[in-house]
Amino acid sequence: MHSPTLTDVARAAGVSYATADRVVNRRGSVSEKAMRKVNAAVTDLGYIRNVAAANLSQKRTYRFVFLLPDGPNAFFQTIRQIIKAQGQTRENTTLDHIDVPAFDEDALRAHLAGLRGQKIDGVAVVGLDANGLAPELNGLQGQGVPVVSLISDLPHDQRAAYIGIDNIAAGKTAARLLGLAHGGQPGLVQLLAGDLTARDHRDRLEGFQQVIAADFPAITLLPLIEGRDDNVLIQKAMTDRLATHPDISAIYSLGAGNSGLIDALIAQPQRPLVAVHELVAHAKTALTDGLFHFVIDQRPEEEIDAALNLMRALIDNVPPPPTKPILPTIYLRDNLPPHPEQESI
Amino acid sequence: MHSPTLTDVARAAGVSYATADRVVNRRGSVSEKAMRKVNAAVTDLGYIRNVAAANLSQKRTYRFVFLLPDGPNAFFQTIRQIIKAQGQTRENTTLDHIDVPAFDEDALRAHLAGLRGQKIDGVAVVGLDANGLAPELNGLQGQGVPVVSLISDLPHDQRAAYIGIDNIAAGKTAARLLGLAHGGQPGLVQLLAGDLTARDHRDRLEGFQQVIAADFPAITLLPLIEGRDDNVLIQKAMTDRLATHPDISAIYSLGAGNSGLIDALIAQPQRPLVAVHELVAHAKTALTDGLFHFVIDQRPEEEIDAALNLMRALIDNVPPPPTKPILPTIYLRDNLPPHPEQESI
DNA sequence: CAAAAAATGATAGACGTCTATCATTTTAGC
DNA sequence: GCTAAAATGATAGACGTCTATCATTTTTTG
Repeated sequence: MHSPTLTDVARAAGVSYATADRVVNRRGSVSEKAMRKVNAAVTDLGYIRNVAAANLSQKRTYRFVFLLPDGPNAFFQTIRQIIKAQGQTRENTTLDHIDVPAFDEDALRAHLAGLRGQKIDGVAVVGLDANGLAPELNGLQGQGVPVVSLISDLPHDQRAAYIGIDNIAAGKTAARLLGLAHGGQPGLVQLLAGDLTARDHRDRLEGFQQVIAADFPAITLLPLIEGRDDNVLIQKAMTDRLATHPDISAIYSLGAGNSGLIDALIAQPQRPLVAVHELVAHAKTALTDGLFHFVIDQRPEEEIDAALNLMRALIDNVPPPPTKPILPTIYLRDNLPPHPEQESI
Repeated sequence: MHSPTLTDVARAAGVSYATADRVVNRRGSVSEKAMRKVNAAVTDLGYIRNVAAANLSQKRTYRFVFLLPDGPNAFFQTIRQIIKAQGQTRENTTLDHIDVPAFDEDALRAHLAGLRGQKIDGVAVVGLDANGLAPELNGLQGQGVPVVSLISDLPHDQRAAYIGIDNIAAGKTAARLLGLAHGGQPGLVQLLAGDLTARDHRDRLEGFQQVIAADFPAITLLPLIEGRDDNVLIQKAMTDRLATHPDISAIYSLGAGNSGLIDALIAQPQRPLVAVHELVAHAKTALTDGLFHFVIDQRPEEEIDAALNLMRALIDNVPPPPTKPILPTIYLRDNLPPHPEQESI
């Protein structure tokens, strides 16, 4: 009735504890035959390593490193806070984060190289859609350090897993929300991106355009504004655009820098429908105030949590937890999370 | 640098390990003075019990019991599956569930009474808005067995916590989604409830009405249909209503029994906007097929997970995990979770 | 077949906690 | 101050795993 221990496995395989241990922990000096017997016993009895006991014996601590884009981006500030909080909560776990110049492949490569040889158990990196990182990524993983991509993916074969939302689905979701909110009437929609070299932005754009084209033919899209996630740039561009097109019925901002968008909107008499990404402080306020109507969020807490659980499973060599997919979540002013202060009782 | 052990605490307090143990585990036979010294050392060093080690030494297993409404309700079938899956995943944990006649206070009381004296570490119960359960609930908690309410709340003072969504917020969310989707045009909206004696249904109704009244005055609400979550009843009532009011622009079904709603809709030429609750199989299909437009879900996986984490924290006498609030989540056809089969890589 | 190499066995100690037992010291009661 | 009761100390063994060491057996090699 109790789960089998390694001693049970050894007994069932007809070998000593030491040999069983050598097999499951790959310490070498075992014959093929012993290996087979032990492995058979393992699957037979359904042995699973008691990680708690193992960590206890080793005083095991985990160290995970996050590589995040630097800069004032509110979303990544949130990410940093979450990482800090998780680091204090999780047992035997230290979490570090390194700020890397945003969208800079060379800088990222240098930082990855700097991690080589360090005592690290896992790396989570906000990916870039570039191939020049392969040597460093594969080098780390060759040393047994799992690398997962977070929020924005790396090439598939260069990371153990991607933790983040499906950005095509996110774009489609935004399109359908705004489309439905036109109530079948025609409309003029302005799209606002950060940088189309970023994979997530491209994906969102693509999803949005697909759904509008397929299901909302009465809606016209104005030429895209690329705002580089820069508040000042965005405010200026949007103010101009709203002046030349006072009949804009909706805006979809698929990147960051939405403070600039708020500033542009607040100065205008029109109140188009607005959908943006990431429920950071100013987005929450704008939602409450009626400036924004939809916020699509990727639940960063869950992403960090999933990334950590996954990296632990990978180095513990344990079946990874059943992955609840990370889905874009829609916030209206009515289903906002309460302030963290007011704990639910 | 390493977290202090009970031995450290004992040394700091100037007492033996045995005494420190007697204090932290409340075994009695300790003087006031010793108690103070030990407790001071505990807070001083920031001692936190190593639960893993403790469980290891005791071969501790946890047994949690869920009391769920019986019947064919697809949502609770899902809940049952999740509980089963979690029971297989979690270490040292057995999860049982007991089916209790739905909305039956006496039956629930009897089952709660039956749990007294059993070797149980925690109870999660789908609450009823009734006061007659107080003796049993308090009895269990008096024995040190935490009771949490799940999905539908119990009176506040009779449970340790409520794990579930804010149903008023859920109703408001539905209202705003449907309201916005009218694009400022007038509309005729049909509400469909299960049983207004159920707290969650009442709350959703209230939230919905509030938002419509406040922000969408052009929308008229038809008289509520109470369908008792019964597919046949619902199909009939809705078919009738659609016949007499072919100009219904939207439907909000705030309870269960949506297969009946689907059957009614499918036979009609009109395609009103439809918002329902809980992303069960048939709702997912209807969303994909365009019969439903919005599904508001409470993420049952997270609820079960949160309930289990909380109950563990309560009996381990450990600070409970930071509660991410459980929020109503909106699904469109575009942000549906992938099938569980196709694991994310 | 002897010597070297490889494989295996046996076992002790550590990790932090819990349980239990027994000896010793301190306090309270009279 | 003596006895009984209460409080404290000391310590061993268990939980399951890891690490390490050393002895012994088996296999390989020439």
